[in-house]
Amino acid sequence: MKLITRNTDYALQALCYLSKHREVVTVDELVKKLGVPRPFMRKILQRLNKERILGSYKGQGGGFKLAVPPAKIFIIKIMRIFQGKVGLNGCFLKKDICPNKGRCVLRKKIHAIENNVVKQLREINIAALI
Amino acid sequence: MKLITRNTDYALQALCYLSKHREVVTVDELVKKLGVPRPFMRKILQRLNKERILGSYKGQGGGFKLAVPPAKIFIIKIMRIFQGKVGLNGCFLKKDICPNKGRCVLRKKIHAIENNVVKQLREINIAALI
DNA sequence: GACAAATGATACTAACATGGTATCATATAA
DNA sequence: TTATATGATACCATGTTAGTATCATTTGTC
Repeated sequence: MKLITRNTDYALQALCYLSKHREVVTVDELVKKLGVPRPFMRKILQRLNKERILGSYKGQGGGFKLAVPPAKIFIIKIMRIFQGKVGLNGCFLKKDICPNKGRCVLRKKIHAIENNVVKQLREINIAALI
Repeated sequence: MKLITRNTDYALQALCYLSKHREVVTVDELVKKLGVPRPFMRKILQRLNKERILGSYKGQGGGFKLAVPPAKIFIIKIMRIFQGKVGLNGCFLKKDICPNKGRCVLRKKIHAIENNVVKQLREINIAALI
C-alpha cells in the first residue's frame, strides 16, 4: 500500500523548493539541490507546466516558476496528476461478478476508508509543507 | 493508490464463502462459485493454509476448511499476508536525503493518514463481511 | 495394494506500472 | 548566430502483480 510514488514525491519537493525561491529556477538548480535524476525531473516539471501549476521560460535565464501560490496547491491534486484517480481501484469490482454480499460490504467499507484518506489529503497544501 | 490487490480480494471472497459453508470445500467448488482462475486460487488457499487460517485435507473428499472463526479473521491480516506491511512505503524517505523540512512535514502527515487507515482496517473481520 | 482424487511445493511466464534515459525539436536572450 | 534553456516523444529497465504448469505427496475407496 503505497500512498505516494516517486513521481509525486519529487514533484512535491520541487514545488516546495520553488515556493521558497519564487523566481525562475532552472532544472539544473533543482537537480543539484534535490538529488533527483535530471531527465526524470525534467519530465515531472514539464508535466506540472502542462497542468498550469508551473510556468516555464525558454532560453538563457529561463527555467520554471510557480504559477499558483503555494497555499493553493493541494497535494491531492499532485497525486492525481502523477498517480491517477485516488480512490477505489475497482478492477475486480466493476465487472459486477460480486457473487456474494460479502464483497459489497467490503467495497463499502473500503470506499469509506478511502474517502477518509482523500478528505485528509485535500487539506494539505504546499504552503503547509514548507 | 490501490488499497486491495487481487490476491487479497480473492482470499477474502474465499474466506467469506468458507464462512458460510463451514465444512470442507474443494478448490473446484470455490473456483466455480467465485469465478477465479483455478491455479491462482490454489496458490492463495495454500498460503492461507500455511498461515493457519485454513486447514487442508488431502485425498478424496478433501479440500479446505476455516481453521479460525470468521470473527477472528481481520482483513488487515489478510492484506499483510498478500500485500506485505501496510504502512509507509518509505523508499525515498529512509535515505535521509530530506534536504528541506518540507518532506519531513509531509512524512508526518502521510504517516498519520496511514495510521488512520490501518486503525480502520483493523476493525473489519470476515464475520462483518458476510 | 492400486488407483483416483485431492492438496503441497515450486518454478516459470505474462502483463502492467513505475522509474528512468535518450534524442531531437523549438524558443529565446545575448 | 549561437548557447542555453524547455517541449515533445519514444524508448528502456526494473519490480510487482497476476496467472500457469508441473510434479510430488497424501489419503479415501475399491
